[in-house]
Amino acid sequence: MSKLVTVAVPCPLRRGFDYLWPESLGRDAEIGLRVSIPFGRQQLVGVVIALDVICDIPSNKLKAVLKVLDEQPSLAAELVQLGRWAADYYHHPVGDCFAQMLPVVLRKASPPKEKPAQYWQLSANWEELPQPASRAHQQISLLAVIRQAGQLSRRQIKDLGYSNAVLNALINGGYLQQADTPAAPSIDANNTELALNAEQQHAVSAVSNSLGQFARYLLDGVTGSGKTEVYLRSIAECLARGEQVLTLIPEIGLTPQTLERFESRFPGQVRALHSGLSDGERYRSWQDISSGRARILLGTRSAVFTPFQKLGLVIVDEEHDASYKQQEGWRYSARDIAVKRAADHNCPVVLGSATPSLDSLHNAAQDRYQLLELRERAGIASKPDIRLLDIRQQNLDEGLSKTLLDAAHDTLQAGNQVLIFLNRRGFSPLLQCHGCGWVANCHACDAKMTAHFGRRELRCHHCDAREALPNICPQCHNSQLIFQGPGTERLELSLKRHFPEVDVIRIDRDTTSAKGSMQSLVDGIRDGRPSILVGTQMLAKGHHFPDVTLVGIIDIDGGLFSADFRAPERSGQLLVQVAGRAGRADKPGRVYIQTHCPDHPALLALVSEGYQPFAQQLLAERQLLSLPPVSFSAVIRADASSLRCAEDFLAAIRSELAPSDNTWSIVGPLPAPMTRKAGRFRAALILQAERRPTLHRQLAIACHTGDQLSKHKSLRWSVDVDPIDLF
DNA sequence: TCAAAAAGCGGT
DNA sequence: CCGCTTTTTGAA
Ligand SMILES: [Zn+2]
Ligand SMILES: [Zn+2]
Repeated sequence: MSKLVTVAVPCPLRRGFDYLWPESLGRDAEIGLRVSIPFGRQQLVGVVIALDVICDIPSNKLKAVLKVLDEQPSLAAELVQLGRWAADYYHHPVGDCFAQMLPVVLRKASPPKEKPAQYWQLSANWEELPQPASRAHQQISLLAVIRQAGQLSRRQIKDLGYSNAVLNALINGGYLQQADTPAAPSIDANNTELALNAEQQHAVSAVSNSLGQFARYLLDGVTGSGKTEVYLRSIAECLARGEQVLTLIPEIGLTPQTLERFESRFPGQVRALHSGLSDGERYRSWQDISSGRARILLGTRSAVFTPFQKLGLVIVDEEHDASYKQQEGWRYSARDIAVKRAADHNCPVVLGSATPSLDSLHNAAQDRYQLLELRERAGIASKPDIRLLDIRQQNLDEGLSKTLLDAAHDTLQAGNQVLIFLNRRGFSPLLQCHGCGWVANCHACDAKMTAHFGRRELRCHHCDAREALPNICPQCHNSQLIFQGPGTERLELSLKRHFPEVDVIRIDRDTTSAKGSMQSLVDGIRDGRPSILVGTQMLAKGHHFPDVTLVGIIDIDGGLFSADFRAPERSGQLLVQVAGRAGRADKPGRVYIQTHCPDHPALLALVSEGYQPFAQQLLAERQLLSLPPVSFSAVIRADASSLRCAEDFLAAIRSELAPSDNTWSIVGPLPAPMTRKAGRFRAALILQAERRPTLHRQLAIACHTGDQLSKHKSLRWSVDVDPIDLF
């Protein structure tokens, strides 16, 4: 009689399915193998997640595995365990989780053909050839990179930001030849090492000394304190033990420069996984890491599921970053899963940030994480001078106060650059008729349309609605339409008027949507000419602008008064990050924050004492109110074509759950603050428990009832464990 | 998620 | 009662 296996089938059902494993497959079943299976009337690819199972389904109803798709299991048993745990923890269908853990090409039955990457190295006679034309900067710089690395694959070269055309030019010019054997990885961590200060040294030795055992570190380092150097040194130590490294980076931070910094330190050993790669390229990186061919993975959220031969160190950079949390479907936190993986592999994990999340600070306070602090800025840089500008009853020029404009003027005169931060793109967030008070609202959302002047459009930032900018009021035909409030586009125009002689460069989603446009804007800024940068949070993340000595923050007040208790934490982090753009070793920076509430205690703490005390104050508040991270929470969201429909569904779930008591609370159904979004009405149930098992048990009941409820036509719902937003 | 089966529905 | 669309159901 053939054996039974449980298969994770890619469908939205919260359970695995049992299949017969016939002798005719010609091999034994193994955990983690991909298999082709009949399911309903279709044929799907699943993953074996349990062997020798006993099930009570009559054997005549069981179907058999059709085909084994792997030679070796695609997912090691350790990862299968992790997937099952995470499906459970986040209350998401197990089959869907396993589909997401695999690279896209492995989700189909296609035979995984492994064609070896082509590596290129300098040709034997490259030195005798004439140099490439001196204006061919890209070619010259690529030559230098390859010379240093020894050999690189097409993929790696592309990752470093060189186009195929540049590589081809070098090949055609005879500078390069194909390398037949992949380079013996050289562990050469000494080439461009920077000197470490005492704090960095301490951090590196703490991490190095715990290699080979599970240990959790929170590396709290202010901007410019040299966190990356700590990572690189720790990585070198880990490689020296013959082990591999998983490094997670927020999507926005995984730039060619970052890759280049790792690649130049560890030539030939780095692979990247990010959204800019094609499915095939991602698969190649995945394979190189899982086979042990490469040792260091630099990746974004989903890279946390990559299999390793011998994982020896996990690093999560900018651990507070929201992009680590998947915001739809399987709402996992890559940061939390990374910690779990480190535990599974018995290796240290380092969470790094200049503005650690309250979760992590709380963990550190509870001695679950060991705190490593980098207080000194590397070099002799002084802390920037941060000042609050009280703009109550001030005359603002398109949102800019006179003090800020004067400071900008002085900064530009001195030959430096100015950064103006406003987390709101477009020209103005509100278009109103002066005659009758009409306001341009979105027809599909409970939101105002944002005016985009350059495109002469009204756009909704919550759905894809857009329409032509009207010339007259559609209600009273008055032509006096007024733009209320500034956006980045308006600031750009206004600053161009004030400073016609300098470049004003705007960086937001509207100016950087084209591929590569971000890079060219950033390069333009880096050449150091006096200029003004205007932008949204895109400016705050990832890129550093060494010549900026004045940062102006236009409107941060919104974050202080949000319905979401996490808003101040996020605003504070953003503010500190933006402020961190100002100044460097030899040029002290200034940060001016325009505000209507200069007496706000949290804002004052942040400005006068810094992020740590600010965060401690927020944490104390959370403690007082028993909010996360002190307690644990989950949100069940529903949206439907009518509010009633969503609310009724949630109410039905609530009626099955335990009533609130002193260890557990349930609130809702509450309509979302912006109830209607993209034509759908949204509501939520908010669950909170003192202990995780309570929350988990209630969620299991909730999911069960949710699945059972004959769901009304258009209703959609989801469960979010450890949410980062209430709605 | 997907596709077959069942249930509605207007038109004769 | 046909032919069409919409809704429900079940999957090992
Ligand atoms: Zn009007
Ligand atoms: Zn809208």
